[in-house]
Amino acid sequence: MKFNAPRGTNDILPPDSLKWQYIEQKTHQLFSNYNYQEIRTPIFEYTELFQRGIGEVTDIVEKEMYTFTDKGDRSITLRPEGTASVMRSFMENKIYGQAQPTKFYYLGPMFRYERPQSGRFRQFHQLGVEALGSNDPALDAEIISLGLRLLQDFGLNDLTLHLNSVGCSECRPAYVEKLKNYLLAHRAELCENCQQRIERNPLRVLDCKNEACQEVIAEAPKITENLCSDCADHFSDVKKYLELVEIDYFVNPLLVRGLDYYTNTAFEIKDNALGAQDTVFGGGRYNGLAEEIGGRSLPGIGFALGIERLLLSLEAKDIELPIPAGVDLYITVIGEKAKRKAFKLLDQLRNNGFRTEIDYLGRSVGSQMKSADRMQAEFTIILGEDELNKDSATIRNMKTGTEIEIKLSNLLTEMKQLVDKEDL
RNA sequence: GUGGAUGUAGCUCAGUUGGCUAGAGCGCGGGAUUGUGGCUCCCGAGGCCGUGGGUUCAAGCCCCAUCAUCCACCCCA
Repeated sequence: MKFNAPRGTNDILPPDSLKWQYIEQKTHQLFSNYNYQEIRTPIFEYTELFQRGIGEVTDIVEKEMYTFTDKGDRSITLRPEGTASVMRSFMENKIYGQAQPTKFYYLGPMFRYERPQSGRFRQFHQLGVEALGSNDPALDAEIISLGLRLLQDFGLNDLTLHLNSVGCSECRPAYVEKLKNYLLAHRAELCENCQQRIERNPLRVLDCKNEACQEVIAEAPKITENLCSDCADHFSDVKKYLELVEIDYFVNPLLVRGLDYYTNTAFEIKDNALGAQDTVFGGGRYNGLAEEIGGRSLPGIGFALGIERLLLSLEAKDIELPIPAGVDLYITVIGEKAKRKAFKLLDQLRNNGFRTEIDYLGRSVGSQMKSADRMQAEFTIILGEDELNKDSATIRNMKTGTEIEIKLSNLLTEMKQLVDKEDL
């Protein structure tokens, strides 16, 4: 084998591609109900957008970006996430001039240079939503509910929603300081990694998996108890709205999101059947992002859902998506003369909405029937010398094995009656 | 970037202490059924044993390197 797909990339082949189509189609449908509209931004942007938008000290920017210089000597980066681009587009196209809030969704590939493992790839796919221009806690609840509803539509309903508030520029710095002091006091008890994190990013210590660290963390000051009154009110309103629509949540004060721009609400949906990469989707509010990349202040909230992880989650629970299998009709041909007739018939049947297939390898009748069987054809239309002489075709019901002979002139109308087609 | 495991037919995998033309099941093609799928039986096609070097009379097997895949760490979708 001469070539491989680049590391961390995957070909999406049938029948998997049908699952993807199903997911995409459901997404368009549901998001439309919530009145979110699709936005399609470029797959690459100027590197600086992500540096500013995601944050210089995040792992994504520090070591995971696919960055290159183009022929015009510009630094370009394949998008590692969707939010920064959406915000850029919102500002660039002056969408703030329209009635707010603006509710966008997107769907497509993202790129991060990482070692692949279960549920993690270099090219992966996210679908996400962004609601810009409102700080209403009801909108936070809508976003969360939308994500959960989508998962429910795919048959996933026993996942855990982790919810937290990470405060704002008013209250978070004071909390971080408080946390840092606490951690410094317990420095010796922490793992090596966390000792370094105290200075660099103390919030990170909170989700360390090390047992010793967990013990220290259990007694650490909690962000939820250190919110300013605005943030505390916002958080409690989000919870009330979630309760109104009967969404169960688990307040997890240790939930900190990896990207710098988050404020207030933070959430993740985890599936513990997935192994290490168990976050199916995550998101939160990012009231600080707009100023970071473009100027005017603008509240926003959104989530991103990993499609590969969604598929893993479905697989872990043995959920089969209702993807159409096989064909309606298979035309079995005997002889060259019949083949010509059959080819014309094939065209007519397809034009009339029947999924129809024919043999292109000149195989025996037995093999053609076998193919029909493999393709789960409902009926096989058999055309041979006998039928041609009578201007008719033999129709075989592949489930029952019964056969009838009908005139070619009546074939289309007869087949319409025979085939149970919902979309015809 | 670090660590561990694994690379043999399209797929899942056997292959003994190194020893003849490298095997099975499934799948694929043909036939038994001169024009009929599923069950059964027979036959067949299909392998640079991941790649490159080394040891040896002899390497799928041992050694080194390399690439890839999987899993985990870091972090995240």
